[in-house]
Amino acid sequence: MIISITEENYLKAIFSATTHTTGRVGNQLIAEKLTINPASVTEMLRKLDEKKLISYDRTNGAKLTKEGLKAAVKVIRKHRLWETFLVEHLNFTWAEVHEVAEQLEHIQSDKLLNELGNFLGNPNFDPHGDPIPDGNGKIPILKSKILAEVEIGRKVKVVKVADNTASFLKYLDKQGIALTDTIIVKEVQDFDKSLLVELKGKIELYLSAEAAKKIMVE
Amino acid sequence: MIISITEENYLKAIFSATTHTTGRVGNQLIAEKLTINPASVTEMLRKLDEKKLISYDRTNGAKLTKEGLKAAVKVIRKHRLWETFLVEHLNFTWAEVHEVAEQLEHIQSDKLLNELGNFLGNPNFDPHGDPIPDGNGKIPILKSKILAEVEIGRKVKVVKVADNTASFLKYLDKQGIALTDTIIVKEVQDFDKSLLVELKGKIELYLSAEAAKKIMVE
DNA sequence: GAAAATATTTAGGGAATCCAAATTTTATTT
DNA sequence: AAATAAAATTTGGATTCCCTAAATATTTTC
Repeated sequence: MIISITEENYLKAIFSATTHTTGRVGNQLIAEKLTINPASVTEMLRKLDEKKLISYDRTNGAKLTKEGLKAAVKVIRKHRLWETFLVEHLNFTWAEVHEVAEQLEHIQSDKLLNELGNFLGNPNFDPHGDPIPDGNGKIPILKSKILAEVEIGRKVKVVKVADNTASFLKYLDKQGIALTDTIIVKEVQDFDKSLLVELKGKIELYLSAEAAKKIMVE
Repeated sequence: MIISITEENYLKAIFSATTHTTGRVGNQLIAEKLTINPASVTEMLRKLDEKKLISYDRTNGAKLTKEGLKAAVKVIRKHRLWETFLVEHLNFTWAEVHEVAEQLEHIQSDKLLNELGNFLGNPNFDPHGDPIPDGNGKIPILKSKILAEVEIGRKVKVVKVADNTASFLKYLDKQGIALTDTIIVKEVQDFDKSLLVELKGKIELYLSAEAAKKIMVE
């Protein structure tokens, strides 16, 4: 079956909207994720339903079918493999990869996908710590929690960022925080919940509560 | 300026049509290259003219402007770099790369283009022996002639194929002919102009006149 | 230079997406 | 349950390409 780029983007949006909140998504949320007008969503959802990529029900919203899930996961695999490629081999920073990967994820070639995976050693996580589905659609699980919930004195490792926007990632770069770095929470400020942390066993720095919610550790 | 994928394909078609025959191309030929209806071409040529990517004149046809040429050459650079990448790093054969490169050539990212070039060592020729324009749009020149015109007894080297279709390339694979192989023409059959050649100093084989016109040597 | 052949343009449509505004449906409050 | 708020849908356009068929131009041939 042919799935257009636009359709792939809808599937991705539905996937990411339903991945945490088990259940269904409404038009509104999909429109937001794709930054398009809710009016445009109805037509497409109906079409995806006809193609059996989602099941759609006006009252409860949309949900991926088995086949739709498979297609969505494949696009995500492509996206994350390309991000890995860009960072590991083409000197991109983690703040630069998203835009380009959004384009590369739509290239259609099973051989390309396969070979790219092999070339990279079929990694399990991308440069942001997001899990990369394998060729069968199985998604590695990373048990992690947000830095904001770590007890004082506990030594943890940064394994993922929960916000892939360039502005947040550049902020982390500026603070010198990267995946695999170790962090120990030294203090929590009562009034604003900001943290004083020790980074990589040497530097001490303050992180806002917002930042601490977007840094995932293990 | 934003140039759509369709527009890029038109520019490429015009480039390849005018590259040998200095001058202008008509709608007919462009339509053929893009396998679309000639009637569809008019509108687009007018649009490209408005965007100053071509100069268009109903009687004489289309010709790339300086800016249009630059855009076309950039797409070709991307196409050929990707082909090189696929063959050198992802185990693609020269018969398999074209289709995928047709997609990859439209990815928009100057950094990607640059870094890909560096990653590959900024090669001058792609897996088919076609010249890869450099970052400034300069196209390496390869002096070569068709095998059919080589004198008997002369030792030459295969440097390019003049037909990138999978069927021809697979035929060459079957015959064991690849770029950089040495060839000596032993005999020319009078009645059909087919050649008896010595390949890589060992094998002797017959090549049809058609094949000999599509193998470029130096 | 007129007829024939070839190339281009026009006219009328269609498919895929998108939007804004109006309307309808559903959910929430009182 | 009626009123209000929120969400989804419909309507009427727009855009970008592409198509077919018919009308025009242009070029070639006799």
